[in-house]
Amino acid sequence: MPNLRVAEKPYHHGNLRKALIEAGLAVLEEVGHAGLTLRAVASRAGVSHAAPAHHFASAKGLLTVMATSAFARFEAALADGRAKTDPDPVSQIRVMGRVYLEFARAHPEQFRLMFTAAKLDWRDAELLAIARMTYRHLEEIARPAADAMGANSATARTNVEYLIWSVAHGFAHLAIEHQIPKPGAPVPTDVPDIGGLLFATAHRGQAGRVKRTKAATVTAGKRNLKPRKSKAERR
Amino acid sequence: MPNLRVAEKPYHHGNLRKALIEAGLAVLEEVGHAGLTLRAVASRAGVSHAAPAHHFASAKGLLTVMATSAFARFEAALADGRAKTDPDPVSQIRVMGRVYLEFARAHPEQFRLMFTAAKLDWRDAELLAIARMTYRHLEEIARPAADAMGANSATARTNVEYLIWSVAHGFAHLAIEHQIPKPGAPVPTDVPDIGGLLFATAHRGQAGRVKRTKAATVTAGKRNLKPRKSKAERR
DNA sequence: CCACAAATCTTGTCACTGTCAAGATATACC
DNA sequence: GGTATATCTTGACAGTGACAAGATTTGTGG
Repeated sequence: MPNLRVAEKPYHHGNLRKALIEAGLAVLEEVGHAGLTLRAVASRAGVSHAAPAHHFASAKGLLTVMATSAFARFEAALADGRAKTDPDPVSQIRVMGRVYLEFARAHPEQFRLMFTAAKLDWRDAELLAIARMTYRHLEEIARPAADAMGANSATARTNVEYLIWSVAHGFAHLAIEHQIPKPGAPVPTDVPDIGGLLFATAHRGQAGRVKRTKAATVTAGKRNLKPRKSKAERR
Repeated sequence: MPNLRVAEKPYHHGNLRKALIEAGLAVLEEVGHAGLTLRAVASRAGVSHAAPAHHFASAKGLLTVMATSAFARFEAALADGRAKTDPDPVSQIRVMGRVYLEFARAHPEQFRLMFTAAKLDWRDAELLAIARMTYRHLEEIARPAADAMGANSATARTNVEYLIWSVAHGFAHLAIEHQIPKPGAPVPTDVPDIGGLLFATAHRGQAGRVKRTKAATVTAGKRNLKPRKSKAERR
């Protein structure tokens, strides 16, 4: 007799994969990284402890999809914030800092997951795609500053991107790891205004002396993949 | 018969606490965070799996001391680098960036441990002391830049400290988590030159418009402590 | 319409983890 | 020199991710 009523725990969940991702994010938000176990996620989704193995090759597989989901929300917040902000270059840099800090403070566990390479499979196409999409915002935001400073080459522009990114990321990371504020200081509400600083320098007609880098090649990663047996074949 | 020969595994280790710290750092360097278990550390130190409990209340206790040790080496590297560098403000800011990035790349696991609040007991006096000592370098390094920009108040000076710290920390963190370099770009050798940028702006006679913050109060922590029973009483 | 293959989920098990309890051994102090 | 105390070991426990094998449902070809 096939199950027609959904409320009576059918043997097959329906869309367990999606449910596990949502359960994982919920567990992460509620009990934090330490309590995020495959068994807790399975339990929350109402399935047995081994069920996740049929949808994710390993814990890393689930974490990778969760991080992809987190990146998607971050990118959406960034796009939304930019759209609602004056297109002025300095304002755009500021809003990126604000969105970065707000996201990190609102979802510190997701933020840590997004930037913990060892827990994720960075060969994953979807994760790479959303990360690339997010970086494109940075490229757009940094471009006017780079131009104003006379940063013509791709390398010089990349350096401006790294600078703006480092300020926002470093400040947000130090904030959620309780390094900022320093003892006795008030809790800051905004990321340092690197945009104002860049354009203050640029208006002086100063050439692009933001940074100096030196060659070397890019590296690649290597991680596990594929679920169990000949069964489901995603991550 | 008391043991006089050291080589024959005496029942009492002699200085197990120190040995466990060194073993812990060695395991961390060799097999990484995932392989850093109390049992692996105990095994490496040549003692049973429960021996560490007599010197550290929990795994967090050992990690806290390991992080303290890591901070001490970082502070030493920073002090050494500064001493060997031109006292010029811009040079001092640059050397801090270089030391920061070099330490993070040479000891990424220790770097992550130092900045993972949830794994450490930040009420620990020794950890707080060495962190404070390290921060003092930042205060000294940032002071000339703050002065040059007309940052008179304590808050304004702190903002300059945060800016310089954020650039170094953010860049180093993004680098060890494989976010920098972006795909296809060369591996950078230096942190963005925020010092040059700060003084380029300052020379223009620009007032301190580095950042804007807004009040709020500081928060505190709460963690476990004390080893087992009435035995050893450290961490 | 129905057998059979594939997909989905469960139960059971394994080695490993941190922590605790209790006992064994060496040291120190009176 | 004997006894309290510090130090370390053995043993056990619940909880973990992963694997194996079986149960249930779905889907598809004949």
